[in-house]
Amino acid sequence: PRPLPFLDMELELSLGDLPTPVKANTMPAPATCQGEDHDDLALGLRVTATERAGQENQRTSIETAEGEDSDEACPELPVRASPFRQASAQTASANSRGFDVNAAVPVDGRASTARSLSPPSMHMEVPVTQGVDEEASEDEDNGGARVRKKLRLSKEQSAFLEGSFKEHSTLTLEQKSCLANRLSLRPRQVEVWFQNRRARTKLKQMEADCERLKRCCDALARENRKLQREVAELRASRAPYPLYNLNHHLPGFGAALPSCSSCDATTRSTVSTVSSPGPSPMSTLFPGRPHFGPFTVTHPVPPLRRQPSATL
DNA sequence: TCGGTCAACGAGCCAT
DNA sequence: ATGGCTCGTTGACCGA
Repeated sequence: PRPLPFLDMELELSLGDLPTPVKANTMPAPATCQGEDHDDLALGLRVTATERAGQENQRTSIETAEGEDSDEACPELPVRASPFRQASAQTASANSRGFDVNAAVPVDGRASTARSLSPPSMHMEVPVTQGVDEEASEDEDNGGARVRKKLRLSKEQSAFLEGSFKEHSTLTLEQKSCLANRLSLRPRQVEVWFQNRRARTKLKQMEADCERLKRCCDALARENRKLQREVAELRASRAPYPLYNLNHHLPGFGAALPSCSSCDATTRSTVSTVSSPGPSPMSTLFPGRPHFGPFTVTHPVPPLRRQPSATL
């Protein structure tokens, strides 16, 4: 698997010490992912004061239903000592449907996070334990009634996922776990994000294709109108060699096609056929009909004239 | 209030 | 059987 583009992201990742008095990660963030050495990279996901407002009402939920996002899921990643670490199962009370999907759960169990210690003008810590979820137990508690709470990923989380998506639009289990650990999301949330992201990409591509086809169609329509005009002009000018409906002159076909009042038996007889060396597209398309291959006009066709009595 | 966005979900399909 | 995917949809949230 390819390495995740962690270091390429222009995120507010803290390298070493954070400028704020309180750091989300009191330990360095997961040092490695898939063998990469990011020892002093601390994933300090932060939001500004304005962003904080939206995050403020994000309350915690707990992840227990999915055991996959334990730290063991990404063995290369050291256990994180983050205030946003997911709460234990006994504190679980919320999940993505019915309870707060978004809230962070500090390790110490308090509802608010360390961000409150920072001045408003400074970057605030993001409660990144948004993924914590406990679907099964809560469903039982709710009697099955599910009230979904909207999760909004932070800009940093989204940017991180975007960067990863650019590297690979699908995830391996390992990558999923690593991302989930990095962003303090549930692997399921990472998975869903990638699914939705692929859908958005596809939709955009379809829109682009549709637009291109529309332009192509418009161009063809213009070309068609132009050719129609040319045909009309040629007919009007009574050119010495007018355009004929050659369908009439195809043996085996003419009889089945609408008659052309412009042609009569004489003009039709001016068209002869040459033998075809093998099966042609025509005979393939119309196997039941006789087909004589390419035809040629053996002598000049008389000028177009009306013959009301001409029928096939 | 309404429409857009997007996380989340369920159904169905497919590969292993 | 299982897991991951796509597709269509739902519902919370947000800005006009």
